[in-house]
Amino acid sequence: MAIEDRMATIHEPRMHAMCGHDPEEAELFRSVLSRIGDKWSVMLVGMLHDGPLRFTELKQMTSGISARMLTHTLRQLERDGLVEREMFAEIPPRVVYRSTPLGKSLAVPVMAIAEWASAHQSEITGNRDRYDARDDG
Amino acid sequence: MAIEDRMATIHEPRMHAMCGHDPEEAELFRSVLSRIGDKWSVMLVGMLHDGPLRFTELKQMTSGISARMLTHTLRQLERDGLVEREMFAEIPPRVVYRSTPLGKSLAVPVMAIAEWASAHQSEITGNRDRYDARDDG
DNA sequence: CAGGATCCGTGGTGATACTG
DNA sequence: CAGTATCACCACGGATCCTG
Repeated sequence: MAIEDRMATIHEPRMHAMCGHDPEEAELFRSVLSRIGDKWSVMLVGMLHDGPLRFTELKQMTSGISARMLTHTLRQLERDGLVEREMFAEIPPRVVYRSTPLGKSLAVPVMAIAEWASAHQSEITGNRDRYDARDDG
Repeated sequence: MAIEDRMATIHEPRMHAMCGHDPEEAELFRSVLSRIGDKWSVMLVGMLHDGPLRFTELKQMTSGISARMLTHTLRQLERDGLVEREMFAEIPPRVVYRSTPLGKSLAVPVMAIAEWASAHQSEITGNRDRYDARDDG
């Protein structure tokens, strides 16, 4: 049995989610995909995976992010329950963010994507270069 | 050993990709994430998983998509080598799209995300409702 | 039939300045 | 320190009309 056929058989029930057959589940699925597809969420969840970090630490580690987007992205992650925010009533203020069990569990399938990307890196870049070099279309 | 610790240990090398330590790999990773995070790509790859389909068939199955976005998304998928396009010189024209082995292989980790979303559906929606109902912040 | 061209609204993202 | 407020930009996505 070919690998593609096994994949289709094993995961057939889940394929419907990808195709949007169940409207509710499809909407949740899409909301999750768009979250991990945004510019900073995965990077932040990854950074918080090993332990809590302060706002400024996250900002320094995440090269290129603005304070505005860091705040905004952390709020979204907090809303989904992927990240917890703890604020200390001190002067100067101190806020630490930590990954929740849900956030850590998300890291598993996300890293499956990372491994897929790594495994097919040259194939993908090759495809893109070939496509961009085409003169037809 | 706790599940979180095992996850961190097993996948630790890949965590760096999520955090963007290797610039090249991080860029590829981000491009893959943003592709599967866009509105239609995953749905189209899912639909083509079981066999080739024509442009109009895809448009009818993908409720709500515009011809413009269908064309555009298929071009992107074709560029990455996730989808193949075959045009027949007939009148009226006929174009079929089919998933490539690369596209079918991507379905595996993507469905891991789908299963994660399904498994944590109530937890996520609960978190969101609770967050939205908060009066602080 | 399978698109291309064009216009346009919205939302994501960054830059800058300001604040408790 | 950890944000908020404001402005500006542009890519994403939809609507409409046109074509080989």
